[in-house]
This record gives sequence, C-alpha cells and structure tokens, in this order.
Amino acid sequence: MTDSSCSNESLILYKMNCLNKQISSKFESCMGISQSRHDILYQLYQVDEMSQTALQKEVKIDGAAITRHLKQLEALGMIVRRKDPDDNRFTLVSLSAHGREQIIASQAEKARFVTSMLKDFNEKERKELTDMLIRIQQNISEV
Amino acid sequence: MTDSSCSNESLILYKMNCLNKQISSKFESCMGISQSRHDILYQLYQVDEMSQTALQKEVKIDGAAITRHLKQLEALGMIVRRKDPDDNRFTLVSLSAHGREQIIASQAEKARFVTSMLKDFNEKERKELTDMLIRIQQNISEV
DNA sequence: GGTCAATGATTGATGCATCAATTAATATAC
DNA sequence: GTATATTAATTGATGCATCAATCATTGACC
Repeated sequence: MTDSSCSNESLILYKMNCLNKQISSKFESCMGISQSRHDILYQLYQVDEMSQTALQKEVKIDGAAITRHLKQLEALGMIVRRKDPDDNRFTLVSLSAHGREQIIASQAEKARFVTSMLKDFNEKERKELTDMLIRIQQNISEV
Repeated sequence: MTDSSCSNESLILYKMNCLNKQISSKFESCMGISQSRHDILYQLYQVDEMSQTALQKEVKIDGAAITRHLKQLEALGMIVRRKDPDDNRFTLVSLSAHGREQIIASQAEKARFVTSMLKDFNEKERKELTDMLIRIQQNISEV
C-alpha cells in the first residue's frame, strides 16, 4: 500500500468524523432537537408502545442515556412510561398524543434537511452511498 | 419525492450518525486514544510548531476543548506550549520528542484500522466515497 | 498617548454519550 | 422451595464537545 493510498483512507476517516459533527450541529439548528432525541422519538412514532430495552437496541444508544432522555421527555409530556404487567423489570414507552403531534409535525422539516444534505445526489448515488455505509459498518463490526 | 425516497435519505442520515459512533468507539479501542486527541496530535506531527488558534481551525474542534486537550497533553509530556514572542496573545504548540515518538509509533495501528474499515473497497470506490463526503459537506455548509 | 474594538486563550456551565455499580425482578438449576 | 444467574432500569462517575463570559493583548483610530 502506497502512502497516497494510506493517506486517502485516513482522510476518509477524518472526513467522516468531521462531517458527522457538522451534520449533528446543523440538524439540531434546523430541527430544534438533537439527533439522538429525534431518533428516539421517531422510533416511538413507528410503534404503539415498546420496552426501553427494545428502544435502546433500535436507536443504538446506551441504556443510561435512554433513561435520561426518557425522563426528560416524560417531564415534557412527550412520552408515557409504564411497567410491563407481564414482567416488572420492563418499562413500556409510548408517545403521548402531544408527542405524536410534535414528531409528525417535524417530519417536513426533517425531509427538507436530508434533501438539502443530499442535494444533487441521484437515486443511483444514494443507493451506492447507502451500500457503502452498510459495508463499512460490517467491516467495523469485525474489527 | 416518494416516501421510499424520503426514507432512504433519512436512512442515510441515521446510518451516518450511527456508524460514526461505532467508528469512534472502535478507533478508541484500537488506538487507545480518542479520535479528537489523535487528530490534534497528528496535526502537530505534520508541523514543527503552530498556534492554538491555527490548530483549532485545522482539526475543527472548539477552542475550549483544544485548551483542555492541550493542557492534559502538556501534563503528559506529549506537547510543549510557549507564548508567541511576536504577539503575546498567541500560544505556540509543538510535539515533545516523546509525543512525536508516540504519534509516529501509532501510525501503523491507525493504518491497520482504516484498512480494516475500508476492507474490500477498491481504489475507485474509495475515491467515490471521498467525493461524496466532500459533496455532503458542501451541501451541509449551505444549509 | 488614550480609547475602543477585535482577537486568543481560558474558565464556567451545560448537554450528552459511555462504562461501572447497584437494585429489583425474573429465570434457571438443584 | 432455595440459591444462584441473568436481565432491566437507574444512578454515579467520567470524558468531552459546545456556547458564553472573562481577561489580557494587540490593532485601529483620533
């Protein structure tokens, strides 16, 4: 492997990190909530109710952070938590009516955001990018 | 824009965020230091000496974090800081001999990491990915 | 030379992710 | 039935990024 090739790979690593910080920042400016919080709410939007553990697995955020986010969202009246009657260890989470309205209302803004982010990417390129991201994820999971 | 197209764009957003978390975590496991800290040290490795402000601009990390990282690195004997004799506002930073040895020694491990991360990506694909990342960055900067 | 504006570095406050430890509940083994 | 192992959620500690505020220094202007 030549130096230029190594540098290009390192550059990819650097750019991904850097880009992600920019995306996060811009996302929060546009949406008014962080990416993680949006991911949590969006996941809840897609189901009627789910356990905290399942949620944590879906959005890939550590349980401690999940607990803290949910606590705040509950205080804001965005979600409702209750014990699972079949197993008291589980806490079931769902969007409140208010929370559901909010997440629905935010979808247009989000669509605008991602459309801007991928401006000038045709369908083929979007497919390729997705494919690459999946492959990298696979590679990383094997490190 | 159809729903499936919107979903795919959102999926790209989600995957990038998620992937970045995984990369960061694995990077730190493999290298023993965080990506940000490595970026700082690597940038210093490429120059003889530079100001904190220049460093902050190069690695795109906020000044407060730069100060804190450098303070710790100085305490570890990895870097040296001194006032710029031409302008007392500036602090000049350089790698210590020890720090330089360390960063040089870490390059092999880093090369292995990025090679694994991009396993099975040929030259063309790596070029495409870089290109896409640059384009997204451009798009994001215009949001 | 004096005043005000701009700049660099630092400190404080806050948000938030991770890992470790802990408690309570359930599952498993005997 | 009892003891132990496992699991879910929470709390504590830590790392670290950002923004705001502050202080010291320099630049611009009169």
